[in-house]
Amino acid sequence: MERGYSTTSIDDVARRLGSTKGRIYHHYPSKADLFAGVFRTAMDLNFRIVLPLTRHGGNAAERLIAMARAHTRNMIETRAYQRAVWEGVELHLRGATTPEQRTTLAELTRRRDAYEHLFKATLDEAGRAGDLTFDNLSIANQVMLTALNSPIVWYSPRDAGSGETIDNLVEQVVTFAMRGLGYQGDITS
Amino acid sequence: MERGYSTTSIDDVARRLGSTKGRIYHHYPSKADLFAGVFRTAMDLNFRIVLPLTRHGGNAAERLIAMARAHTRNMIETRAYQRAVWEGVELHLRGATTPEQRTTLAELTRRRDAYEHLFKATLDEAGRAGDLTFDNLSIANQVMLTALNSPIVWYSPRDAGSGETIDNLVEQVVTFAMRGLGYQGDITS
DNA sequence: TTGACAACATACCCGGTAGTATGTTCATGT
DNA sequence: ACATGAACATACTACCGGGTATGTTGTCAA
Repeated sequence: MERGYSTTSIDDVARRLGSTKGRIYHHYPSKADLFAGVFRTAMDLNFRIVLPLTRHGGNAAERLIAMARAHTRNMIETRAYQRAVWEGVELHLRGATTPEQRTTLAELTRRRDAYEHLFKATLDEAGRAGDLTFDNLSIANQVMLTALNSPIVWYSPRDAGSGETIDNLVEQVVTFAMRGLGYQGDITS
Repeated sequence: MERGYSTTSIDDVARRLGSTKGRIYHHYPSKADLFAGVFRTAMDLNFRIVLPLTRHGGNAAERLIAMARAHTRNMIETRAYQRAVWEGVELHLRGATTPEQRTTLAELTRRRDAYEHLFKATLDEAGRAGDLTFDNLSIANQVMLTALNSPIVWYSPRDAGSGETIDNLVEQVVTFAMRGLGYQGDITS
């Protein structure tokens, strides 16, 4: 989270743990595998929180709002993991050293794609129901997710001190995204 | 753009140029300075395109639309530079090696902040005029810019083949952002 | 003609880092 | 009591990559 994948050495991680390199390599065969563990944990968190919400009945748009809210809150609260994911996806798709690591990363990327598809499907349903207005589904999904993810980049815990609660932040981001998709209804929870 | 700052070696850059390391170090004192050159070029492009639009008279909201459109198009067309900026800002704020390089990076970061302020000021003006509806100015600006920047991440030239022109993409992104800010008027150029 | 300098190319150095090989300790089963 | 293996710590290796030192070539002014 703090220094990025490639600029953080295993010794750095060990030092932070008050531990040693030997210990880390006892549990993880390589640096890339350690990263994969972080990635996997992040995706597990995401699925665990959002997947149940896709099963709820009723209005697709309202389901999407609930998903967006949960997702955004999750991005803030598990920000350390999510930043690692973001950087890692781009960095590793090219720079992955061994072919074996490539396949691991490919699997994780598929997992992230599946996660994004949860939103895409709901978005599509809400669009067909006439509750949203957008042109291209894929593009709308990308822009929406980027907006919802944005706290990963700019959120800082010190913001909490300036009168803004996390609830407040989440509502602002979700409101922006839903209005951006042409939603006309009420958004406040 | 392709492999990120820290994973790309000077030899890689030289190879791509059909050149050698010696040539690069003849023109740039360090890798960080080479990066700073890319950053500076990107920011120059941004200012050159958006700054004139801030001087136009009339409605602040319409000015913001013009700025957003120009900005988004610029992000797509100069994507190679902008990706480097994005990664570099985060990576260097922490990992900058020498204090000298830190000051260089600090100056460039201030330049980016000044660029973002162009949007923030116009956003504020449009909000006070009652044409936009948002809660916190800083947050609204961040989310809006993240959305406008999003093509940096997901745009790929092959998308152009699938019937989507760049004009089309820009309009979708700008429409999303302006509606997200509560703009009710017409957006189409 | 020559001296100087820009504009490189080549060869080299050296610090940092992923990964490994080899101890060492402790718990547990027999 | 003893063997065994997990769970580490320590010491070491190999390599990569930023940076430097040193050649080489062409140009241009005096």
